[in-house]
Amino acid sequence: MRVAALSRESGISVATIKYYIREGLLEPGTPTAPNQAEYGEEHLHRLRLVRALMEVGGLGVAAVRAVLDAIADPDLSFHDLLGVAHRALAPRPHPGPVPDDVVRARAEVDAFVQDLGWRVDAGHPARWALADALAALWRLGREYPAQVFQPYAEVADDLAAWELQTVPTGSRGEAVEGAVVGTVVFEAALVALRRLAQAHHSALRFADG
Amino acid sequence: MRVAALSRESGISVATIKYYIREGLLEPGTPTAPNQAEYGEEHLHRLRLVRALMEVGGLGVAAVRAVLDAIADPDLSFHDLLGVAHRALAPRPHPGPVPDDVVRARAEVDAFVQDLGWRVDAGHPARWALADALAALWRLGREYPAQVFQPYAEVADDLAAWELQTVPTGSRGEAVEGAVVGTVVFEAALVALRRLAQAHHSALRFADG
DNA sequence: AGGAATGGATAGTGCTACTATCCAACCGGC
DNA sequence: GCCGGTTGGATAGTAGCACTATCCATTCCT
Repeated sequence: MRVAALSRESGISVATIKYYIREGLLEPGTPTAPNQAEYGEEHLHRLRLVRALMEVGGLGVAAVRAVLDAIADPDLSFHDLLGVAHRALAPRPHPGPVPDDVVRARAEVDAFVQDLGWRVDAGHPARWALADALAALWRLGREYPAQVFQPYAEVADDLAAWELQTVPTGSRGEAVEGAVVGTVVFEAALVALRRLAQAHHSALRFADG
Repeated sequence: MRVAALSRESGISVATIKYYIREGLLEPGTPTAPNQAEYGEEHLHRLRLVRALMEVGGLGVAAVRAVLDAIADPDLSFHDLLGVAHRALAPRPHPGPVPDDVVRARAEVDAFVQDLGWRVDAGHPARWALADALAALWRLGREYPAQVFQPYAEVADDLAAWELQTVPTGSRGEAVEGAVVGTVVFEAALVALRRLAQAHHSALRFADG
């Protein structure tokens, strides 16, 4: 398979494929001549993985590269890999000092996570994301404690327990890709389902009829 | 309060405040002279709402404007407003025809939603988001039926039922803003909590110790 | 033989969220 | 009432990102 075929199969333009190769998201094909190279199924699969991470997961090129590098690194444990995926999904923090209320929110979130009995790295980006959400609520005049998140924490706990049971199957490569894909695309699915469920319950309560 | 004070209180540069006014995200201050205007608490609050939608919810300027317009529109029902928020949160679809597998995924998702007994608009953007997630799984060689989402649908249903019970309190303006804020920031919180719970359960299973 | 395709390099595009500059009116301390 | 700093309003410029277009010397394929 050469670029034209790869492009046709994947639905991605040749120019973009070249760009991904330049950016290190896709291996160059195996060269057969100074200006010819051959691509295989693995290139097609990789391309689909890249697009899934970008389109479904909303990752940027740099974040995709970080995830792919982590998948390729045989020294990383499953747990480490999940951390990389979580870091890639988190928006990059703004520069400058952390505002005061966010500092307080982080402390509250840390205490909340500890109360839940969860064992999570101190610097995990999702802690900060949760603190940002809490601080946003405060700024809008909703003076909630971190315990507002309790119901969400419970379902998240159930979900994650179930997910972690079912993930690791097959070879390392497969399991590791499965973990990333699971994290990213089932997150998108969960969010979509919450919105659908909200629409449903809102229709039950408020729509005419 | 004049711009400098508004800027200080909100932490947003004067230039950006002007930009938001130009873009219709913020009302101009009440003019006291040809080139002087006065801002109040409501401007500060609005600014914080805008930032929350952008930073926590990841909305762009156009999406924020759509949400704010919907909040301001007294003719929109609570249900309609939720729809606007959901549409604002959805990424805008790429141009061009819908790929074949996505068409099939949408059909599967529609059937799945119907089986759940959920009453949701046929064109709800979250249906498409869920179909995109399903199609992404297929493309990566995971030939799941839409029923893989069942566990997620159940927790989403529980969560949404509880959320819709607790949302509408206070005046229309408050309730309506609360609905939007709830949708957007608790979504971010849910996602963060799922990641934390995953990290926790992954640590339990795979980390040393 | 010769038109199309290729890899590799480099430059340009479109979009978004700002950011900078300018200007003529103002404000407020002296 | 003077003058440095601020304001609203207009216009133009910037940075980052994900591509996209062009060029060129080979190579493919019929």
